[in-house]
Amino acid sequence: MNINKTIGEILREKREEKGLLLRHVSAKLDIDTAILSKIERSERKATKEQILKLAEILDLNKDDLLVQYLSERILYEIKDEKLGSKALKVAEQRMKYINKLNSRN
Amino acid sequence: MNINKTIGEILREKREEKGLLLRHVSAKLDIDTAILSKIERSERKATKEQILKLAEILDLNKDDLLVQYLSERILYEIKDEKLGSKALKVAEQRMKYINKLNSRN
DNA sequence: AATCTATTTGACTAACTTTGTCAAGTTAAT
DNA sequence: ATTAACTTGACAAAGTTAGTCAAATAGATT
Repeated sequence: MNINKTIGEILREKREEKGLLLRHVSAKLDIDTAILSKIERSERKATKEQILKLAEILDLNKDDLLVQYLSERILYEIKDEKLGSKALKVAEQRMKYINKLNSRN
Repeated sequence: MNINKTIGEILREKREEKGLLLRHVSAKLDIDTAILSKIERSERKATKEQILKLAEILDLNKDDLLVQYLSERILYEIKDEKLGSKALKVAEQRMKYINKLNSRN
């Protein structure tokens, strides 16, 4: 999986590869086709539950898709921030620190 | 600034160092003391605007405090995710990719 | 060119989350 | 035991996100 593709691009490509219509997939997700269309064009965010279902429906690796989804949410959080990439690095360092603490107890 | 402190810890320490009361600072922020108390104990998140005001009130470096704040929001986004640190790394890679694209145009 | 099917768009509503107030409860110093 | 500072929890208001629906567009097919 190419991590530089948006989750929408990944979903649309795989859906088309499988010859499925928006209507087929959105029915399984139990949402209107409009939303799925928007998710595929990155106009809306999916929920975590939808991502997990989509991995099943489209035979995509759940963990990979989830990582892609989470990374996109992270990027969304800092998209308009000039200090975004600094914040990302600090978040990683803090994450390590927290994990170290937790592994001690 | 120690990046492994929570934003709440940083704010409380500096406020106490300056001998200010919750009531003094919360008045300047135009919120109830209850909220500031919760922010300092990490029971609530501050807004970006509050963080910027707090930097002024407490003489903290705005960019440093903002990075700390943003990193905490990022961590919040993945706090319950076992794939969180993988997602963080992928977010950084994607960030680089996006910046590369943008610098070309 | 008319029709049919898939997708997109935009206005609107519903559900949820976040941000806040307020009043009562603790804590600790005097 | 009072007083001042802070904390707690129930609740309301504001804002955001997730959804529906109907109409519009795009592209094949007859």
